[in-house]
Amino acid sequence: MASCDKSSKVDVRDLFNALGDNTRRTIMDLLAEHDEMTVKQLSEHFPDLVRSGISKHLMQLRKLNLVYSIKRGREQIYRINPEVVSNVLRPWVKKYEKYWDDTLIRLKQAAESSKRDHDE
Amino acid sequence: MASCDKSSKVDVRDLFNALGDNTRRTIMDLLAEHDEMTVKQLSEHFPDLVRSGISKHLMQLRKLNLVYSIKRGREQIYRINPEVVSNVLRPWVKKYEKYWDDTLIRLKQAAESSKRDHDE
DNA sequence: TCCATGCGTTACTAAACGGTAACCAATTAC
DNA sequence: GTAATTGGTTACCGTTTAGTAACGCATGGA
Repeated sequence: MASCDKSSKVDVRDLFNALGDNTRRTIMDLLAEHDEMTVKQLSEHFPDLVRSGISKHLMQLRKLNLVYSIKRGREQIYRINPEVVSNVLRPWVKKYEKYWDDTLIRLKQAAESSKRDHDE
Repeated sequence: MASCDKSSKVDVRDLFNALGDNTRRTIMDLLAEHDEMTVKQLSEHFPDLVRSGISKHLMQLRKLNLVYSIKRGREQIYRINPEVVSNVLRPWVKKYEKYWDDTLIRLKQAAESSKRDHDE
C-alpha cells in the first residue's frame, strides 16, 4: 500500500529524468531483476558510493512513485511500482516498437534478397 | 549511410543520458512519429528555445549515433537510427515487460476474484 | 551580385545535479 | 543496560549541463 496509489501523477518526463542518471537506472534494473531489495543489498552493488548516496536516489525514486517501500524490522524493502512501468513506460515504448519491427523486416528482406540475387 | 554504421558504440547509458533531457526526448519522439524532419521543423515545436539550442541537442544525438542526418539542399534531414533503438532500447525494455504482463495478470485476477467474492 | 534562409559552432552564464560528510532515529544483538 | 546495524535527512561542494548570444558558412532566390 503506502504511496503506491499516486501513480497517476507520474509522467514520462519524471520517468526519464530519473532514468537519465546511471545510478538510478541501475537501481531500477536491479529491482526489476530481484523484485525486492533492501538499501543494504542495493548499496552493495555500488562500491564507489556511500550509502547515503543510494538513499538519496531512493528518496527521489520514491517521490516520483517509481518505487515504493515497506518497513520490515529495521530494514526497508524496496520494490518497483508496477503501475508506473505499465502506465508510463509501456505507452512510450509503443512509439518505438515499429523500429525493431522494421529492423527485423528489413533484415529478413535483406537476407532473402541476398540469397536470390546479390547484384547491387 | 554516413554515421549510421557506428551504432555498436552506443550503450544503454548513452541512450538514457540523452533521453533524460526533456527536449532531447521530445525530439526523438517527434522523429519517431514523423520519420524525418528538418531542424526548422523540429524547432517549430519548441517556441521557448532558440534554434541553436535545438542544433546543440541534435549535435549530441548525432554524436551518440541515436540519430543521423543527410543534407538536402541547404536543409539537414534528421532520422532516428533504427539500429540503436533495436539493439539498445529493445533489450533494456525486455527487463520490464514482465511488469505490464504481471499487471495485466494481476488486474485480471483481481477482476475475477472480486466477481466471486469481495471480502476486502 | 546581393541578400535571405537554414544550420553549425563557439564562448558564456545561471541553474541543476550527483556525491559526500555528519548527524539523527529506530531496531537488533550483546 | 551498551553497542552495532540500517537507513533517512540535511548542508555543502564541485561538476555538469541546458540555454543564449553571436558568429561563420554554405545554399537558394532576387
